[in-house]
Amino acid sequence: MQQLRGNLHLLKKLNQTRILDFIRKQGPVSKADIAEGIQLTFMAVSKLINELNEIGILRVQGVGKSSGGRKPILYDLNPDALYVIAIDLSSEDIKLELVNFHTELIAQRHIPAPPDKEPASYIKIIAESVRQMVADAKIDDTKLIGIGVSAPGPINTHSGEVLFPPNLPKWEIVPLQHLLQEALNIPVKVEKNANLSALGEKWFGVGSDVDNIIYVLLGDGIGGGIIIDGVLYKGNQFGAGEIGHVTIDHNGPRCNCGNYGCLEAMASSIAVVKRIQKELLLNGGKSHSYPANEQVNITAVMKALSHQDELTVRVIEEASYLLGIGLIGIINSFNPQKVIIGGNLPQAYPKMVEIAASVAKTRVIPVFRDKLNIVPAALGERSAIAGAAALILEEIFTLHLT
Amino acid sequence: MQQLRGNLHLLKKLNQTRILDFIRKQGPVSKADIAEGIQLTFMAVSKLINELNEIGILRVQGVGKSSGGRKPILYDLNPDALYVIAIDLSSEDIKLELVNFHTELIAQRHIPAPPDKEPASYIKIIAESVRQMVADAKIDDTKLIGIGVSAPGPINTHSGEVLFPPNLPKWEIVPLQHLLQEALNIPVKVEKNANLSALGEKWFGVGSDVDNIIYVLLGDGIGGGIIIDGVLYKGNQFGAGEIGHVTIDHNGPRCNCGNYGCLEAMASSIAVVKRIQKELLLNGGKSHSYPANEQVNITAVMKALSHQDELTVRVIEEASYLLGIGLIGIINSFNPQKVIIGGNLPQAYPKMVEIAASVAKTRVIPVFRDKLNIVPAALGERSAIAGAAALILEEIFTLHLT
DNA sequence: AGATATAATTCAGACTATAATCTAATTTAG
DNA sequence: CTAAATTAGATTATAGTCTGAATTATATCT
Repeated sequence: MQQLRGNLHLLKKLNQTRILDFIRKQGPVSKADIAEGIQLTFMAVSKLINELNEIGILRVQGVGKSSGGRKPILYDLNPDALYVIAIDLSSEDIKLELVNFHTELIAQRHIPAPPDKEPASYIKIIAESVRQMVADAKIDDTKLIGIGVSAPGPINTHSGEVLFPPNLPKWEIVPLQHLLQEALNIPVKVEKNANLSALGEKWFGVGSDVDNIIYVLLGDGIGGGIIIDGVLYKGNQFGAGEIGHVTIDHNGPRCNCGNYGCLEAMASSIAVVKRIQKELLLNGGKSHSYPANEQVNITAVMKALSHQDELTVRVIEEASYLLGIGLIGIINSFNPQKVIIGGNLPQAYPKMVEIAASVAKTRVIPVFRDKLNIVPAALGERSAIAGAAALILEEIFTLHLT
Repeated sequence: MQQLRGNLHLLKKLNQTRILDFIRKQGPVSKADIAEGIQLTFMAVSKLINELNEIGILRVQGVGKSSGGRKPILYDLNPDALYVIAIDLSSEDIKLELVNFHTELIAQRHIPAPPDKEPASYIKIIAESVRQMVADAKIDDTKLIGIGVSAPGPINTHSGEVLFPPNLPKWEIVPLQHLLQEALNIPVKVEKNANLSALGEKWFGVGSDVDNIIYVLLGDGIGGGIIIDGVLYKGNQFGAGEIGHVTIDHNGPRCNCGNYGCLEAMASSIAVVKRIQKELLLNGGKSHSYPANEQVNITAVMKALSHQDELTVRVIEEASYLLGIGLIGIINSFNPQKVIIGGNLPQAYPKMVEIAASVAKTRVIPVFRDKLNIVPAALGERSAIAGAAALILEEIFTLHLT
């Protein structure tokens, strides 16, 4: 392949991606619509469309209504033109999805994580499952353009290495991209789950109408993904988005990261669990929702929450308040169009987002108040895997000049 | 003029700007150097260079050393090709600079702000001074390509309006860009001072070697400018960078913004002054450095600081600590390559940056620690006006595809 | 002095977007 | 029902940009 230069190839590629992205967003459209929509001459569009149609990337999707002239021929992405595999792996399980060019789900698998949690075992299981899934779906495997992988961070996106993920102690430096690429012979891209959740919501969820997004992933820890001008912002060492580690009380409790009073140490689901444990101890361990002989963990908390256990609700609402406090600084610094909040806790208890939003709304810089938009994630647990698919599809629909 | 489209003009413009930017950064270079440097064919470069040379944008700057072949002809930006005016206006004064294409200072003026502080008076004074300055410098005024203006925020960069700046109560909605453009008939761009300080340090100061920068302006308030991938990030409502309003103590003192425990309420120079006032009262107002009959203001504090007054030093060092705390969250969220700290207080007391840096360094996520880079601003009070010049020069040296 | 290396020029060619003109199909006015 | 107007699309010629090979110019190295 040639190197990326400021040449005619680039120009063509630019216009191609602009056309494809326009079609993706607008559905079946005519050449004239496209020319109008992306400000290119009709002829340039016509030529490119004909080419894309001949290759099979596009297909004719009937004719549209005339508004006083020849009926327009409508073009659409050919769903069978390309396929993408998305993978979401965690310490507990592995999720796989096969997605077509229309971003429709063709097949999916859920597999428990290998008991030994060794990287090699993960790779083996993934490779097998992918091969099976592709075979079962009877896909022409030359049409598989890539695999997007969501993994627990930190990740060096450039080298495709996962670096000492806290939840997978046996993983040290794992060249995940390289290993999967070798095993399956398909291009692989790896990105951390919080970032891909953000990307997923941008492509398929509540972020589709905006370009500057902060995604907050409130799980065991609190992570985040930042999208600026429609593009993931990764930061200097691929570490951007660690919004769990903003200080909201510099005299607060110690956090795993070494700092004191981090948002994560006070409002993550682990912090909530700890808090409940502590209060139970103070109360002498008496509670209907938390039998003395059972462990207090996130599952138990979720269960108690479903019964609206008073203690649980109170602790979570306190966490919601603190989340709101943490968001203030982030909103004032970034001035995003939308803040999207996902993760197990807010999903189980939607009021969490409401509370955080109302706290943030009363305390954020007045000018930002009116247009402040704090919303729950739309895709739930699928955000990350949807983002993994988007990570690959992005290559076709957007051109990054760098 | 034609509309901007993904066409050949765009391609040419792209390569032109890449070439000019390369020359700006690398100094006198040969065509071969450029071709190598920006990954374009020698021929494409040769043609563009010849063109730019003929128009007078470039000039031949002698010949270089041969490394075993024909001596290269070295090209350089022609300093006399273009001129830019930069303006920095505040409630106290107006600074003007005339800068050539080499970003060398040709002329400058300092004028006190008009006593009535009315927008119209500002415009009148500025217009007159600019005309004078240009006339005195004997510049061909067709070569003046634009005026960059640094003003107190908030500013709608798009419309060029300054919106209710706190320090200029008589200014409500002032269409500064429009007014100056009318008065002087030269393209004008307006941007808030913190953002331009960031841009100034990126172009001419300590930020020149990096692309992801947080600039902290610690003055009466605490503002900031964010540069991502070399480009100013403005946020949704042009409000990004209000890093003075991150919460570092959610039970802290009330801030002007309505929130509690903002960094600005605890570490800005106003906060420092207030704190000193308070402590003096508690001590019965006795102090060598703060005579009872004089007002305690920032000037007095600076003076006391120069005598290393104990109370003053202590309060400022506390503020430095809090600044460090505030930076933690920002660094963990953005993972910038460099944090640049400017403003009157850190400039007067460089140890402030050291203290903040060391606090942040011990508390930031361990992975970020090694490459953490917190440095004082290099341009001092000139950051903003330098940025104002860069704001205009940017149009020539970078191409924004949007 | 001759071989080799580097820089720049010349000229022909490939590719992309544009512009003007034409064909086809359909609606709308009368 | 017919003709004019409208819209979509095709054809052809053209201009502009980058590319590539061959050539010229100039230095260094042996």
